Amino acid sequence: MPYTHTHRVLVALDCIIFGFDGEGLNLLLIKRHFEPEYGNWSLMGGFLNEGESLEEAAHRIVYDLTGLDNNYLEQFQTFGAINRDPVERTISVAYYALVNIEDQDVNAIRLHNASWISLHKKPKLIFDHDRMVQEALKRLRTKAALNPIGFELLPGKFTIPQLQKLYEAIYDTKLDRRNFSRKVLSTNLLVGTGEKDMSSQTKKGQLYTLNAPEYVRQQQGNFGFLPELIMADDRTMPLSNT
Amino acid sequence: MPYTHTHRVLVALDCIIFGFDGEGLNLLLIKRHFEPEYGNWSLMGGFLNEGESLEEAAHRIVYDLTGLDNNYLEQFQTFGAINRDPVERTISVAYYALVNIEDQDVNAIRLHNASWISLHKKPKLIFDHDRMVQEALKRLRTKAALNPIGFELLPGKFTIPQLQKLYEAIYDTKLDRRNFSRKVLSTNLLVGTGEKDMSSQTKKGQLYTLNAPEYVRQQQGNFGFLPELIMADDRTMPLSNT
DNA sequence: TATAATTGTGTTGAAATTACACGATTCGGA
DNA sequence: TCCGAATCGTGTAATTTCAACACAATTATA
Repeated sequence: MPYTHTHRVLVALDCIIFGFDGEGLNLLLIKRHFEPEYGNWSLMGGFLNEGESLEEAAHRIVYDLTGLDNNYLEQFQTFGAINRDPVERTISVAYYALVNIEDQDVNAIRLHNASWISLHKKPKLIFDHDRMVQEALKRLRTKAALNPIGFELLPGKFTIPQLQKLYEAIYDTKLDRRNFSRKVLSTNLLVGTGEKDMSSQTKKGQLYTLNAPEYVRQQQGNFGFLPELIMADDRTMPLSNT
Repeated sequence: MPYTHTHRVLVALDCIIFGFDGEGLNLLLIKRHFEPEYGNWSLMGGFLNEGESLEEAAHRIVYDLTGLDNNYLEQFQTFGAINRDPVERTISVAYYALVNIEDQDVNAIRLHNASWISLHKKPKLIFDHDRMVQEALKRLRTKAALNPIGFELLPGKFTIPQLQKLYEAIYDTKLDRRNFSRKVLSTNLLVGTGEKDMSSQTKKGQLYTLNAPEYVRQQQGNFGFLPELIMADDRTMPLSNT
């Protein structure tokens, strides 16, 4: 026997998908070829189905778009303003995902009319999606300062300068090369492969991989190879609008 | 014209209400005198109504129980496992609230069959409420380490030792009295009133109030008058079960 | 008036952070 | 083939922060 309360609403899921192209943070956005808001930009989203948990639905949505099913995915906020969706009362549970751009399924992305767009050049998005991006970035910044999740955005093998560029992109700041390197190595999270980065134009840096057991261990705990200021909540967002 | 998608579900809100009694953290829990789970302990909750945002609904629920409407309230996670509510598919948006125990409406609490229960003596709760409490505490710990929200649990005037006891309760740890005092005062958040704490049995400490403008400013920013270890995510929870 | 408990402030050594310096590697053009 | 520009890797010293501890002052109680 169901509850007598009658107000049942649609539950949507929207995913902020972050990627890193070696220079800056990118978002995977959709140019909608369906209603409502045909032709406008939005996040990838969908509705919760029967017999599906929120986690499962979010995974499904990211998988549909990227072909990836083993990436970092974290629920961060639920948006429930009354008229956030003008079509019908809908609450949206928002997740952010960190994906390695190299692993994506290019066909799936083309099929959905999606593109990677630099965070700095983000167009205006539909509904409250701009706000969602802003909140996702805030959460990513806090999370990445406390946990070593940045690696989720990089290929399996990477150099320390690449890692530094990533953190500089996340926090929109500059870090000292030498101090960063020392801090990262002191965490024991990296294992040198001996190989060199052949894609580099000048001096080829050493490629590292994650020390997997240590990585799993530190996922739960503390982190912080960033300077103090990084944690501040009120720094400027590198968003073109909102 | 509504969406053609048909799966509409009940949206519940559950509130983890924290209070501080001078010694430890307490939860405001309900001994249910209604179905389902008659006679068992649960969090205060309710359903989302038509024409009501999530924020508004959470405020309503806290207000109904405590008579307070100006307390700290933060959404922290949405729970959506398929069978989390055996009666009917329901997703629950969870909020945690920080209230000053002294300001509560005792009649409202009695009416709802609610009591303050020490976190250390928490009984088994219904559904996934134990997990909600655990996650709320985790979030409170992270949040309180980065932002000066602890004051929300104290009366308008308080002594530094009282504040210290509060932080020791939140993190289930001991802090050095002298270092704590110095750190707190260095934040510029406190203003001495000159008055003494007349409730103390021994030496009467000075009463402080919040430096309101500075408080608002730092709400957004960084904080941290706690030692490093505090930030760790994997410390033991002072919960009797789960 | 002495004692116990607690509050307020100071000091010091250790550790972490920051700001730089320098040599090594690689590519490309003279 | 050699030189310069760019980048990578490691080192060091000054500064700042943190943690541990000492001691004097206040108040209730015996």
